Amino acid sequence: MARTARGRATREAFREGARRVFTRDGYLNARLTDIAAEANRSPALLYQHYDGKEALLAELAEDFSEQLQAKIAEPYRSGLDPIAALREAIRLFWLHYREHLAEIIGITQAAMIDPAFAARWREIHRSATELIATGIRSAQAAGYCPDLHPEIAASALAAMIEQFCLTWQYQNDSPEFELTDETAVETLWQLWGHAVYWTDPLQ
Amino acid sequence: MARTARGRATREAFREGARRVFTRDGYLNARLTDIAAEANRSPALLYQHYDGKEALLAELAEDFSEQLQAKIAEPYRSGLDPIAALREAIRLFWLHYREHLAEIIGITQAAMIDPAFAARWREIHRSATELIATGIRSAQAAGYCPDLHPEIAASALAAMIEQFCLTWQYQNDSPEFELTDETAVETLWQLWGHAVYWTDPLQ
Amino acid sequence: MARTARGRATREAFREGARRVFTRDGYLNARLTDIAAEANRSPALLYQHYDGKEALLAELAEDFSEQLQAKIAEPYRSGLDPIAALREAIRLFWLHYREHLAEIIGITQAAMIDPAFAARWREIHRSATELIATGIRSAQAAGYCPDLHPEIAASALAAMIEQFCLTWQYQNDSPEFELTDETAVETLWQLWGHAVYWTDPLQ
Amino acid sequence: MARTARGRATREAFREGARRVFTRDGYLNARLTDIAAEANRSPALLYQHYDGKEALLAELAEDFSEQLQAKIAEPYRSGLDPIAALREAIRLFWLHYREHLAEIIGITQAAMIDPAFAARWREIHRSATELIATGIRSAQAAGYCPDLHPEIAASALAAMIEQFCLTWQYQNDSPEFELTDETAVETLWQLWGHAVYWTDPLQ
DNA sequence: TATGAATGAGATTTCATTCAT
DNA sequence: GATGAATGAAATCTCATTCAT
Repeated sequence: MARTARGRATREAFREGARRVFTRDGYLNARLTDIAAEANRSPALLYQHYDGKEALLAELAEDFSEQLQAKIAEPYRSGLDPIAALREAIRLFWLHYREHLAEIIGITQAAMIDPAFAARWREIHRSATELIATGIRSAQAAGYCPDLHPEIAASALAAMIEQFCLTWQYQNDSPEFELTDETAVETLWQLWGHAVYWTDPLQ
Repeated sequence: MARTARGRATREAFREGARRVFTRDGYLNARLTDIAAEANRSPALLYQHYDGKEALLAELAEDFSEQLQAKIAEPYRSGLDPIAALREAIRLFWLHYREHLAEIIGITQAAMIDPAFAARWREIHRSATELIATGIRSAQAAGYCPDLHPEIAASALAAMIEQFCLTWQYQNDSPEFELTDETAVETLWQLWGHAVYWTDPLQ
Repeated sequence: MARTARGRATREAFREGARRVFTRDGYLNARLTDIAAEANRSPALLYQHYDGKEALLAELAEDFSEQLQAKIAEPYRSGLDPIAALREAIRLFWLHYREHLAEIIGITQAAMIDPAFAARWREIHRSATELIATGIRSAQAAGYCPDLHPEIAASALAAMIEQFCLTWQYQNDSPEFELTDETAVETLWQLWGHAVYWTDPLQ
Repeated sequence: MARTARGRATREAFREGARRVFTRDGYLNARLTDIAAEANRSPALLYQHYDGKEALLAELAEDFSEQLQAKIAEPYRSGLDPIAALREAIRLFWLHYREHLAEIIGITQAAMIDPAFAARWREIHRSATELIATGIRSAQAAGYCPDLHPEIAASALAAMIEQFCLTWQYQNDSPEFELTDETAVETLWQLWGHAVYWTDPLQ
């Protein structure tokens, strides 16, 4: 499959078709035939490249999370101080989400009805959360946020950033004010940074 | 329908059946006949009480959010200081979510495929977020978290608590450590509290 | 059944309810529950008086055709000359149809889906047609319309009057001109009279 | 769909299947699966060609009335005198009805339950009636049938011929005498002709 | 590689009809 | 005599998926 140039073009057409349809209608409302139509190919052909809608999404999802992980890790490797690196990571996350809404919608929705997909996704999620937990542990080593459970706090922060990005970037049809990239990133950064970099627990 | 005791019992049986099925299979995977079977009633009878699966969920959802709003508002009215009230509100939220997983799952999933439902839900959501924004404005009046945009920050905090509760309470089938109520609430509270009650912005 | 005054009132309520619903929605679109609702009675009760929607219609239909036959026969018995009697019969037919639209709609529609009902109706119809055929035979005895097959011609004239009345009295929602009783009867009479009272066949 | 020979054959199979089922069971009693079975195809496939039973009938009905109009108009264009043309038109009408019983049954029955279909049908009907009215006006110009309202008389004559054809050609399961084409046409012609070509009104 | 045609498996929904009180 | 509650049986319709070319 996809040995020839034409084959590769078709494969790419299906990926792009799927991304357009997922963004427009959501993954669950997307019919295989819609995707094929959007790709200007026949539904039957899709089965010669993928096992179905779900397999196509799985491929998109893998690429998506690989790229995301790579992007997020970068700032921490480049010698920035932790707080500056956090801001940059948040910025990259926000931008990556906007560019890959289709994948996020697909992943979120597929996980809701398909336990196997949900399991795979949780696994990916866990490793992403682990990154955040590591950051918290570093902060704790420097005396910040004592007693915070790193994994649990990490999952809360992950929940915040993911859901915030989704809320503001998807089907946010009646926004009374326009949310700029700058404000979004700044807000998340201030919340996250202060949520972690403190020394005296609330009583 | 539901003018006699028997009718009311049936209505309640459908509600409970739906809640069980939603929790077990999810809303989208739930078939009307599953709900009826779970309620020990015939599918046809369900239509004499509700317009369908969606209408049944809508009723559950309205009750759910009404009750939640009432619970959350309580601590702030009872004279606690804001930080203590916040902790109590988080605790009530966490517990309400656990008791009403079915509704949350249903709402989340229905909003994914049904724009009308999503719209209604966003509206409820907005009013909940407004409560949080009010809390942030009070904090700002006391000199905390200057420059934070109240509505936007509120939506991030709402995202955090909702998604965190959902993650840990639904289909969290392989938890390497048990998360106690105490730890969950404490973690959310410390994060949220410090995210808001600070005076010097990160630079 | 219907021994008491209350029982008789209920029976009458069902008849009137059915007539209203048949006129409004047609017999085929009428649900038993609509009829019951219109009669302010429960559907279950209808079964204690009739075997169902069809049996109720059958009763209405019998009354309807009995009355019609009686009315139509009258002018011929009262010593009018045949042509004047024809006019009067047409007039009575036209008026009876208007007063009993419900029955006509019901009969027409029921005959379309129920062979047993259709058979019964054809029988009634045949005896009505026989009346017309008798009129034609009398005309032939007086030298008119030689060679016309009485039964066949009668069925054509019956078709004309019935269908004409139905067309103009039922769901005739966009009439560019108002059709008065006078014009309707006059038109049918002139057509029918000349169709029968002639001596030279067309060549 | 229907871009290949196979597709076109299937489409035709559905049309023929529908016509057989409509004639046998009537339109209202016809289930979609009956039509599919009669066409040796699956019900699902029917939906790839038509929106449903109703749409299939609509297509048949359009073809039916187009062809009928063309046939009826022909005699009047070919230079026959009006009375001879009338006879030929009646003959063609009678034969067309026999060949297309399925369509007539379908149209009649669909119009009974579906207001939209009924409206469309009334429109076609009106234009057919208009043809007859034109004939009446010509006759009046030649001094015949003064004072007859052309449209109203036309609708009566249309009612006669349609209902007569339907009565004798559909479900006429117990005819004591066989009705030949010749007799049917002759009877209608004599009635219609004399109904119009007279000079002295009945008094 | 590509496609038009075809199908099977279900889920929803509607109603007449019966049951229990 | 009367009713609210309950059900069974069917028909429609939608899709993912496969077949034949």
